[in-house]
Amino acid sequence: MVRDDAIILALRNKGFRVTPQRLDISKIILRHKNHPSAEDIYDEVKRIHPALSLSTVYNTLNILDELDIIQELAFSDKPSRFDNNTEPHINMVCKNCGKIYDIRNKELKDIIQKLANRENFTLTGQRFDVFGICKSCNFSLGG
Amino acid sequence: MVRDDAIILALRNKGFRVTPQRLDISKIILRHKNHPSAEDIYDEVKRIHPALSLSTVYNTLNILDELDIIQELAFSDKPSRFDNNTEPHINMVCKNCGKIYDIRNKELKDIIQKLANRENFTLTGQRFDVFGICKSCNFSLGG
DNA sequence: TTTCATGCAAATTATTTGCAGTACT
DNA sequence: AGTACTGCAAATAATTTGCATGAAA
Repeated sequence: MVRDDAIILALRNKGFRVTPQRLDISKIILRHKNHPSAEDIYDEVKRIHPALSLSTVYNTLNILDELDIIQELAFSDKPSRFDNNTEPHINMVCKNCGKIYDIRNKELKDIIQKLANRENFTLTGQRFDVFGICKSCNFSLGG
Repeated sequence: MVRDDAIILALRNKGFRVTPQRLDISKIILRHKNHPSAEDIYDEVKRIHPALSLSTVYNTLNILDELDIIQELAFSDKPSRFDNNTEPHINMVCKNCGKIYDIRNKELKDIIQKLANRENFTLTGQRFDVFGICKSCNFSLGG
């Protein structure tokens, strides 16, 4: 679990002010398990800050993305989702219910590192998506 | 190299008419090596069809995407790029020059297949991006 | 001849920006 | 006090849509 201190320090460290809105947005995205959209975050933080605007959410998510604290996942057919896992991992994306969940995979990190070395490619990040139908949708759709 | 026949058949097969614009857009994306944007395609096909409209390009690219002949790669910070490689592979995305190139990797396919089986996840597609600085940018930036 | 595709312009969606007021340090 | 942040509304960028005309089956 990410501590509030860590969030505050990370923001301060880069010269960003730690406002209540920013802190709550950060806390919610960093502790979220479901790869929410900006609107999802907005709806949740609005319960704490009723005057919150969507642009503040986007602003904060962009800052966290710049600081490599989260990663924005853009899709061709739906709004971006935000992932608080910046380690190399696999996003399992259900085309039916829209759920996204993470899978850790240790082989992956090695494959990527070797590849980068071989290609003289300086790694800065990665994104691995697997699309399909998740277990629970398979169950309810299949019978 | 994709044959024109194959493109024509794929479109006809799903009830899409094969117009000259559609055929030329398809030929160009399918033979492209550089993961072009919609605008890139537009500029190229416009040399053949000066009256071509951008919406026809988008329309055609969307059809090809639906037919799983190409894949749209959406990004958070730039327009979508279109990939004519629908096999599991890795996109090397240079953050400096914007170039995207493919890497085939046989291990990857196995990892994904095992993962899907284990998770009761029905695979329909995948996308693997590696971000960083490519060899030639490293060269010109580095010294 | 009927249906579908094209091209234009307008619409839409997601996201960003400008500005005036407010809050943080 | 001074600068940066917020929230609103308007702007933007990419992509999609509606409709009249023209082309494919």
